[in-house]
Amino acid sequence: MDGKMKVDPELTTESSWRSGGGDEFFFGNDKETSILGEFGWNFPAESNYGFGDSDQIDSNLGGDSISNYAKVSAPQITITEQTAVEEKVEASVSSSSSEDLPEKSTASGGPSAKPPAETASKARKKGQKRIRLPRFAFVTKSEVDHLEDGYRWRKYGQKAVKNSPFPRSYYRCTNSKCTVKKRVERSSDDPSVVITTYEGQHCHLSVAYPRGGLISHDQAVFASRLTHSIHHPAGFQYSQETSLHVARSQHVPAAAGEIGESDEVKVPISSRTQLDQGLLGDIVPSGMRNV
DNA sequence: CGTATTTGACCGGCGC
DNA sequence: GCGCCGGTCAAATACG
Repeated sequence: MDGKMKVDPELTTESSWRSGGGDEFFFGNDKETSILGEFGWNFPAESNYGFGDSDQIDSNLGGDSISNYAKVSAPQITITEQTAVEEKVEASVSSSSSEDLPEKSTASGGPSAKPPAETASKARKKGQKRIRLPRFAFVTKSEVDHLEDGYRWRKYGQKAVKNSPFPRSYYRCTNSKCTVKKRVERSSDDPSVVITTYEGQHCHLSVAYPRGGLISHDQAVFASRLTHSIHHPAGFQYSQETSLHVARSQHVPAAAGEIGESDEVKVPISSRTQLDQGLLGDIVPSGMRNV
């Protein structure tokens, strides 16, 4: 669709970011970075991360492995986490039926046969409000909208975003049992910046591209690491030179009773320097290194 | 032919 | 109470 925006050589994701409507702030000390840990996000000390530091990432893809992965024009990724008060996710599966309950689909009354539509769709809202799962937003400088992350996604919707010329796409993990969803949109401020928001946690190992071999071994390993050792909500990929900061609009303890809507953590990967400084090292679980 | 994407309508929450 | 807007559904369509 709108895949060809001009790539701005230098964007300040940090300053342009605006979502969840919060003020954000970046920080790099242990305390703050630990936030990521709270949600299972951790990053290896090596900038090469799962791919680069891997044994033979390029052995089969050549130096292009990364570019194939995602044409990240610049090493900059931001992770935004948005937690919400899950009102009794008495089953992020059943309650959030809208996520992927096959049965409801038929009853929810399609646009064509719009019956009372009071069935499934209604039941959902009736019982409990929309359930918000933890969300993580990656702000990535990329030419492509859809970044490979080791999982298979099926697009289920697209909407025009207010105040933005770029549409937002909605994807759902193709795994029938997985309720993870993600939104992909471009920053209205910086067309070259792609904002990918993951919601939920994969209940399966990534990789598994059914039709086989679309992702490299390293990607698989990487994704596996994430899913495995840290229970992160979704996979994602890095460019070879990445580092990160951690920021969040208002990571207030639940006690504040205010985090309800959006408590988010942003982790802009801006320069390798920070990596070298050990910023990441602090939040990298040992398990990360050996999967 | 099976699967993925497109696209307009529908639904619900929220602000005014 | 109303309108706006984000999010989702599902039929139609495209694609391999």
